[in-house]
Amino acid sequence: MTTLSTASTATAATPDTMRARPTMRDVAALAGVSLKTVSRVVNREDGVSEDLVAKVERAATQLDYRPNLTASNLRRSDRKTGTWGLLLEDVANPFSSAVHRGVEEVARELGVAVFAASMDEDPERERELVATFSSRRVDALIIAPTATEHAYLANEVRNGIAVVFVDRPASGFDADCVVTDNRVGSAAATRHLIEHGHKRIAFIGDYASIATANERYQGYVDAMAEAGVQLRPEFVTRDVHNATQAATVVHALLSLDDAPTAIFAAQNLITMGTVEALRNSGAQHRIALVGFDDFAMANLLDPGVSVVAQDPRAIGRLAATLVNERLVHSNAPARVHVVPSVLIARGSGEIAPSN
Amino acid sequence: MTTLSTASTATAATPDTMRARPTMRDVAALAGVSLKTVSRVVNREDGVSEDLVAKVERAATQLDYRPNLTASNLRRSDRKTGTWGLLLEDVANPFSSAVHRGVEEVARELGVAVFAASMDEDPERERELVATFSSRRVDALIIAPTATEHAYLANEVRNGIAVVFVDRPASGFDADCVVTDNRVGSAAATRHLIEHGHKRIAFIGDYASIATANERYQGYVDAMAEAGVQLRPEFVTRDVHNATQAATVVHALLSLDDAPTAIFAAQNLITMGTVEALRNSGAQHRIALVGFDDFAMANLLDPGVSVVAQDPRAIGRLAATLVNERLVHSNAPARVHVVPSVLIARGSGEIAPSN
DNA sequence: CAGGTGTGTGACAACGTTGTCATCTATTTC
DNA sequence: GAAATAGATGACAACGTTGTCACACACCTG
Repeated sequence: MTTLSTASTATAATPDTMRARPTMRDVAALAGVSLKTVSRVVNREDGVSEDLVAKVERAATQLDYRPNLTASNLRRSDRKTGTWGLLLEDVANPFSSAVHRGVEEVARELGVAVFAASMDEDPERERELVATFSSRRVDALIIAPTATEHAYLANEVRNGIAVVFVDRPASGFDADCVVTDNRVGSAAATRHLIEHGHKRIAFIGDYASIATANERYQGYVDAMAEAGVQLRPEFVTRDVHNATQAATVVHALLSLDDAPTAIFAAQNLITMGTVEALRNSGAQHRIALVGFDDFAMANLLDPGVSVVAQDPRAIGRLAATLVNERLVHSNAPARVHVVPSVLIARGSGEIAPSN
Repeated sequence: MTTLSTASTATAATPDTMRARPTMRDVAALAGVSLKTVSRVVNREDGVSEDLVAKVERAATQLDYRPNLTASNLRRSDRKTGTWGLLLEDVANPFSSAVHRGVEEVARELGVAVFAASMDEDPERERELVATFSSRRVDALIIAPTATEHAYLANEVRNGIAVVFVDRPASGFDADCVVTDNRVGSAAATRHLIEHGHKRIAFIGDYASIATANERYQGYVDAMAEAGVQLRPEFVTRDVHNATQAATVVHALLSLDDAPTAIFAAQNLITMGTVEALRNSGAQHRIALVGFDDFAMANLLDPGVSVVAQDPRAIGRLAATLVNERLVHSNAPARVHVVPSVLIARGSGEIAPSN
């Protein structure tokens, strides 16, 4: 179903155009020096005379020689492969791929190659990937953990692999961890609405069983208390997990006698459902809205949607930096590192209360 | 600026809790068998008695033994590492990461691990990455090529690496290639507008120097000719590269005496600019619009934006499948493979002409 | 001029694994 | 009952590289 094909011109590499890959031995033979001298030139060790360096380099380029890093690593004493494994929920998900990008930026500077893979929330898949990567002798693993037990990683750490978690801390296993400041970010979002004159502010959040969702609720509570605004239970809805549910909640809120003038949507799908419901009610320019988590096109909607944005790229960069430090001196105690979120005002969060 | 840290409880792996990684020799010693027997058990070769298999497996798990794939590969005769390199424009870009996902799905089934990296349109970076991956002895490279010469890859192919291109064909080098059917997709988009009664259909496209942009223009021309609708030069704008430019073009089109009743926006940034301009003119429910390339939230806009969507995940899957075939029998001639696009109707493309 | 110092180069073993071949034991065959 | 066959196990070399050490030679120093 996916392939309609047009034949093209020339031919690809056939077996006969392929030769055995050149080794250091071949380069040495061509240059008329010993194996070890080639090794020295390739590794840029000094103490090799200029003309031999030149001869070796000429021979190497003539043969398209590429050092075999796997063989090199086998013999090397530091036993570092310059390879990391990155385990994400899904490489195609915007949050994950931004983390990936951040990790890559640091890895690139360090000359490290990164294996990336998706776990799709499947703990068994996670363990398989850890095993594969361990067999391939990655120096480090950066994991966005599934909601499961991670004690099994102790074996890998004993084997010398550095581990850092991103997005959520892992249970049953102590390691560095990089997370967004959910509580502070949510408080900032709520405070933003309060500063624009709102007192009747609704909260719509994800499952209370999710640690990060809980923290976001706490942030809302913090800001309301700080401003001396009393919480109204009828304005708080939790355990909302998708856009449709969120839309239903919003319609219910709007039909209250004393309806809220602002909404804090504590997760991006909830924000989208809220946007939809507000538009359907024609209330999008009357009810203020701040969402947690940025999403594409939020600025093209009408009004633009104000959000508290996480910085997944910074999370990736920090995780990569930590993992590298861990590899250099592995004895520091594990820490939780918090990456700040940013409030982006685009219009919806700056609407004044309507009564 | 990114780190506020809270100390956490226990300590991570200290050097003293680390031991040397167990090898087959260690497992053999513990199980009281020879090295080779362990190798046989690990590789699931048959001809080992049941009790020895059991003993070896017990010893292996007791030591947390992980086979060293790099050493194994060094010795193995087939000389395949089960590793691919994926070179994308940017791992965090939605198109790229969807390709990545597709590649991964196939790789997973084959037990292949994938190195992914971003080139950021930098040809030098591309060459560096190819060199690194070649040194790490990847079996194959899947490349979304930058606009540059790729003859240098011949060396790698001679060294036995399989190469497949995605998204665009590469110049100066002949290899399998997987692309979207830009011309057919654009014709379908244009035909869709014609079928809804439009004759005055504007085309807004990217730089004519981009091969894919050209194909999209050809598709528009095809469909117009097929319907016997004459092209009107004042309705065709090319070399538009961002949303702002597109918006300007749309405003100009709308102010024509005999303005178009429909627009085909041949690239996603152009589509977004068009959406913005139509809304600013209050014309979003009067002028029909079909875009090329899907984008997030297109369904949440008002009206929903009809698009011709590429299928980057299918592109990735097909590329991975081809690369695997290439590894199995490398002598087939190179081909260009075309992945069909899909028209998604969401409202904007189904508006009838207004006069 | 003997002895020391330094500098460039190479021989060889080893990294952890698998391919090859030899050995040993048990079983079958005439 | 001797010989052939099959099956299980292990000894050893080799994959491509680097660490260690030894050697050869030029240059000092007293």
